[in-house]
Amino acid sequence: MKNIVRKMNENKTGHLVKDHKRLVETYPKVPLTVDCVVFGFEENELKVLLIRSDLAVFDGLWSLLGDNVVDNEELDDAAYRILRERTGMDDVYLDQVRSFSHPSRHPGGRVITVAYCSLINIQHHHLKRLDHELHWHNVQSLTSMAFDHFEILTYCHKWLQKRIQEHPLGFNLLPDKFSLRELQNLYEAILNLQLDRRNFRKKFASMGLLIDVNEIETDVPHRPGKLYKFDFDKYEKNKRKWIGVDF
Amino acid sequence: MKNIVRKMNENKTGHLVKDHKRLVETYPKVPLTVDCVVFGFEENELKVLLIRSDLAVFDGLWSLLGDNVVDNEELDDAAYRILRERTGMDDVYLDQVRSFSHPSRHPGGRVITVAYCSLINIQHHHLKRLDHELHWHNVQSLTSMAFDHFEILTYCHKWLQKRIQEHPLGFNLLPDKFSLRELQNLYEAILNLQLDRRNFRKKFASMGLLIDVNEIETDVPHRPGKLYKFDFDKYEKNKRKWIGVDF
DNA sequence: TTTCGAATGTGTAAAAAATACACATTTAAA
DNA sequence: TTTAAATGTGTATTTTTTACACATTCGAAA
Repeated sequence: MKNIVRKMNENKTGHLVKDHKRLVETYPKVPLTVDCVVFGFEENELKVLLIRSDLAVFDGLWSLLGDNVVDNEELDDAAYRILRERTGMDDVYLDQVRSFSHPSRHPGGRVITVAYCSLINIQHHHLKRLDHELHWHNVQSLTSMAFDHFEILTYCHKWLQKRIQEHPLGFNLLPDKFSLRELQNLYEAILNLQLDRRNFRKKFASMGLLIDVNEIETDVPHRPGKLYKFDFDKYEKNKRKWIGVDF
Repeated sequence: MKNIVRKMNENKTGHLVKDHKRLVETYPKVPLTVDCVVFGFEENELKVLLIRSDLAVFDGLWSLLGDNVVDNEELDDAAYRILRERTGMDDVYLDQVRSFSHPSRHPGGRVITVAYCSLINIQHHHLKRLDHELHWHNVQSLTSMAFDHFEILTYCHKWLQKRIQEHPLGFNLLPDKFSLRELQNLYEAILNLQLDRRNFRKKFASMGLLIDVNEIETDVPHRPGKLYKFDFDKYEKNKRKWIGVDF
């Protein structure tokens, strides 16, 4: 089998392979999964949606939402399928982050996984079953997880920290209408640092992507802030202006 | 098979799976490959190392350096193995970029691939066989390739354009000793734009990562420039200062 | 040996972006 | 009516980025 593979690439003979279907049948195959790091934002904390592991070796530990990639399924589709199954929705922000392939990352044998990062608005999402088995966890307070999922989570968190400074992704985590304070709390939670309020507001105001909805917060025990919504349309149209290369 | 997978994740019964080896054996498997986008720099042009496709359907087209991922092999190791086989070296810059999984990306059936980006110093690398079948191509002048490799190359090129503005990766593409003009030519070739000479030099001088080797260019038909080498040690030690998070 | 062509090496001014920082205003609650 | 707490706002400073020109050095050609 390996010889055929080598022949394909080295092409020592100069012959062209005509039966490429046959060739692919000889390829070694590996189990492949997709794991979704689903971030949410609630009570001024960055949360991640986890499911309790049902492997005995990981008794009590939590794991990311994952599943096998099935025949002829694109990785993105597998990730959307997982989200749909777990949260009931798939019209959410989703991006591939990277693959993890350490041979012993799964105790049952070699399983390669592709990590995805998803951002969802917790308020919007009526999770199918949010219970003892499926739960939102504070990202900061997690210390260990099943498989290599803590490593994956840490990686995706750093990835997100970098990403939200280049793209206005944060809005995916907020309700439709939000105050600037909520927006700042979100950024502070993700980046795990304090930001200057005036400079933060100035920055977002200058982007011109906030629509003043002429409403104010209710049920706050102090002066209520104005509410805005994010101009997704304008953002889509002018992406390149703000982000440079769409990447 | 799918039911078992589902059971694992949904854990309806509350039972913990003890035989995780057995469980993984039930996972669907897919053919998985690694493709390396090997960049080089020569004659002031960004080059990519390609091999002639030996599939009849791609007669005449070129493809990236790729191979199957074999049993228990990490993706990084597979990529290094490919580099070693093709270039005779594996102590080079290498980074995973992303996976490509369109079901029809390979005419022989569904094959998922993980793309890697590698940067090598063409002068250093005495390629095993650089001939009609294995060749350096000017990136700008390529328009089509076998499989989805043109898409992968384009993606990796953009990835590199972004990456070299955040990390001093360019040095991996240059000889040990280089002039500032060569360095600038490299950046201009990768970014495909013109840079201001004084600002460019100022920027790199201020990084403090260039060691003046007290030599000058030879064989240039004009005033020769000073030669420098890159301080890899200092860079490794102070990564965080320059890059922030090591990501 | 002189001259010419071509690229090197260098600094400053202007503009833009990021940062630091304080006070009057509004609302709910006491 | 007073108090507590958070909102809303502008300017000065620093840092970073950008634009821009001329004297110098060397090789090549006359």
